[in-house]
Amino acid sequence: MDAKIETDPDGRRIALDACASPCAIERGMRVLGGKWTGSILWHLKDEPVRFNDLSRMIAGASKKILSERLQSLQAAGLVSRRLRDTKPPSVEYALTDQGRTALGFLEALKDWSETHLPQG
Amino acid sequence: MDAKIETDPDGRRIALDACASPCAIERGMRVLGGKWTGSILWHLKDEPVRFNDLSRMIAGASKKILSERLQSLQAAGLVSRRLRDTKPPSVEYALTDQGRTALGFLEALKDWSETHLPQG
DNA sequence: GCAACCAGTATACTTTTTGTAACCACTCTG
DNA sequence: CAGAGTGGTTACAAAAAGTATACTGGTTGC
Repeated sequence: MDAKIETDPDGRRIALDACASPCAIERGMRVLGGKWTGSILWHLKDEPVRFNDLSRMIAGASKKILSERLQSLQAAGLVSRRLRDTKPPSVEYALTDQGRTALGFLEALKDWSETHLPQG
Repeated sequence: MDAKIETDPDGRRIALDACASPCAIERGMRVLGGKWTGSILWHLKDEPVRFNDLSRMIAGASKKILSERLQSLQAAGLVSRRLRDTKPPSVEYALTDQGRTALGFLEALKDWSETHLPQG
């Protein structure tokens, strides 16, 4: 993580602790940084939401994307899926406790965007 | 941002405040969420770093990506570029005050990844 | 019967992003 | 002179992400 550049005995510059494999920030980005991923988690923050409702809320994302993202979020343990025995069977997606831990980070991102990015 | 689903007089479900255009979280992700973007900012947090040193630190990213990211980060006002009159002319990249404001968010991401993501 | 809604999946296609490799012009060192 | 360092750019290939459309199979309502 804290890579440093030093000069070796031959005068060549080399990197210590280089980030060859993705470090924490990269790994986090690959879980939370996909297009729409943050929005999905954010829309689940208050209560469980059904698939098509989510699709309506995040109008810019297609069902395919939504489906893909929800699957990888489930795989990461951030979101849970529950089939409900309603008249037309419905599916509810909700944040797990794990998923809830990411909200702080999302809030930080949201605040930052709103204060430091144009066109809020 | 806080989209809600309601049922209209005809029994159809509609979304209020839908996220058609990218909301704050999406917009933030598009600035900070690119592959390697977070790592670049993170490696600049302590002191200015030269282009090739950065390339050595973030061994997984090619010069092309580095160059692209640094340009868009400059365009966003998060990073500054300074040509130094050294024996072999060198270029230093540094965080601007603007860029420094993103560090809190990156730290949140880093902490989250380290505690909630396997293979730290 | 016809249509709409549910939660997706399938297919096909286009666009964007990412990565690889070589190269530029220049300076310094051995 | 050859090789390595400086900070990139260019051309190209590969992979990921996205879009659009249609379809399943069951239920409900007109």
